[in-house]
Amino acid sequence: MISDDLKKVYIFTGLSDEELDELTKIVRPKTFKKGDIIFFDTEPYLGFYITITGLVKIYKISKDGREHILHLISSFNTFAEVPLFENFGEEFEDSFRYPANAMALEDDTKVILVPARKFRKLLENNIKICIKMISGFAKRLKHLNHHIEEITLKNVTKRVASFILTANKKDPQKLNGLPAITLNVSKNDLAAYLGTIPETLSRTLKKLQDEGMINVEGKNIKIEDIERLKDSAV
Amino acid sequence: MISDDLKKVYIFTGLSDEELDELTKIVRPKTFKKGDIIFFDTEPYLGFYITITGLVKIYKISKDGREHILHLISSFNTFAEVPLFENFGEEFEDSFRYPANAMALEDDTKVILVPARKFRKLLENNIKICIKMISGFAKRLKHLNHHIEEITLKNVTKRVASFILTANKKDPQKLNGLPAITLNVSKNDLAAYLGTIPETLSRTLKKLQDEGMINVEGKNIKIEDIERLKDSAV
DNA sequence: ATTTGGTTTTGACTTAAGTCAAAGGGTTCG
DNA sequence: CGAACCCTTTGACTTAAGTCAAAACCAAAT
Repeated sequence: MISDDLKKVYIFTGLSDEELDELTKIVRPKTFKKGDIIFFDTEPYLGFYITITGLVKIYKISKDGREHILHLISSFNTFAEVPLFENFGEEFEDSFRYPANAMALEDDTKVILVPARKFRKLLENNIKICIKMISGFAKRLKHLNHHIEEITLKNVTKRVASFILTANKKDPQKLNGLPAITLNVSKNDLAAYLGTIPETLSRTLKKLQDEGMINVEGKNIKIEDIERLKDSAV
Repeated sequence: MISDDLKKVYIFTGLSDEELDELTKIVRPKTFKKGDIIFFDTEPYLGFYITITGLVKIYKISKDGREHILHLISSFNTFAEVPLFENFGEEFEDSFRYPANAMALEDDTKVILVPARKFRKLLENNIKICIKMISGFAKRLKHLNHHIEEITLKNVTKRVASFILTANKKDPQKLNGLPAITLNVSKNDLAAYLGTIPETLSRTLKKLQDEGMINVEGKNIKIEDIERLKDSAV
C-alpha cells in the first residue's frame, strides 16, 4: 500500500490523512533490477524520488570513466530533491536536469517518484513539510561536508578505517564477540564511494588486516583492534 | 544601518517592516580584521552569520595542518546555518558546535550574528523564510556537489582551468580586450580551495601560461585562448 | 556440473602531486 | 629606510595512489 510507505518517509510524517490521500494519487511507484538506471544526469527533471526497498547509488562519472558515489540511499530516504528549488517562486522550468546519476544496487529496488510541480504546490501551503525539508537538507549538507573533509584531508587508509568505524557505529554488529560490519555494497562501489579504486581499496584492507586491526571475509569485516583502528582513522 | 543590511539578505527579503525591526533588535553585528577567526569548529553554536562587507572563508584543517576551504562567503550571504536544524522540533541543544572554521580574509570584514533560538522561532511562523531557507540550502548543496565532483574526478590542471572559466563567467571582466579574472583571495587560499597546495597551483598556472592559454600577472589572470582552456577543463 | 560473467586480488610499473628547502617578491611597520 | 614578514615561485626529491594486465574467486544460469 503506497500510503503506508509514504507515512514512513520523514518529510511526510505529520501529514493529515487527506493530504496523504492526495499525495498517493499523484506519485508514481516504480521497480528496478540491480544495475538498472533510475535516471541520468542528462535527463529532464520530473521530480524527486523515495527509496522504499533496496538500495540506490547517486553518482557522477568523469569523462574518462571514473565513478564517484556521492550518496547511498536506503529505505524511506529521498533523493534528487535539489532541482525542485532551482529558482523557487519563479515558474518551474522544463530545462532542469537531474544533478547526478542514480542506479539501483539491488534487485527489487522499489522507488516512488513524486512529481515536481505538484509537490511544490503542496510545499507552498504546508509549513510542516517545509521544516522537514529544511532538516533533511541540513542533514545532507552535513553529510557532504563530512564527505569532502574525508576525501580532501585524509589518505585512503584513514578513509577506510574511518568508514569501518562509522559503519559499525551506525549499526553495531558483533561477530564472535568482536564488533563487525557487513558491507551492503560491492567493494567496487565502496571504492567509488571512498574516492579511490578497487585495487587500492583491496590493498588497503589487506594492509589493515596484516597489521591485525581488522579481519576481512567477503562482505564481513571484523574489527580486531578498535583502538588502533581509531588511531589509523585520524 | 543594520536593517538596511538585513533587507539585502536573500532569506530576509519579503519580511515586513515590523518583522525586520524585531530581527534588528536581536542580531549582533561584529567586525573583524584580516586573519581573525570568526569561529572554530570546536566552539558552541550561537547562531548563523551574514557577511555584510569583506570576505569569509569556511574551512577545515587536517590533523597534520593541511587546510581545505569549503566555501568563500561574500557580501550578503549567510554561513553556518546548518546546526540550526540539528534535530529541529526538539529542544535546541547547547552542545551543538560550528561545522567548520571561519576566518575573515579582508580587513574590515563586517558580519552579523543571528542567534539560533530566536531565529528558529521566527522560522516556525514564517513560511516565506522557510522557502527561502530551503532554496538557499538547495543552492549550497548544488555547490558542494559540484565541488566534490571537481575534486574527486578531475586532476589539478582541470580544476584550475575550470575555476578560471567559471570565475570569468560569474564576473565577465576584460583586460585589453581579452576575458580576464581578478583573484579576490591569495594563491595560498586558492590552492586550499582547489584541494591542492600552493606549489602545485603555482606550477599549474605556469604550465597553462607556457602553453599560451592564460597570462598570470599577480592577482590578474588573462584568458588568451578560451577554447583550449575549455578543453583543458574537462 | 560446467560455463559465463562479474568481482576481487595480486603483481609490476608509472605518474601526478606532495614534501622539503631555499630563493625571490612585495608590503607593512617601526 | 631597512627589517621583518608573508606570499609566491623554483628546484630536487619522494611517495601515495593510479594504471594495466593477469590470475583467482565466486555466483548465477544453462
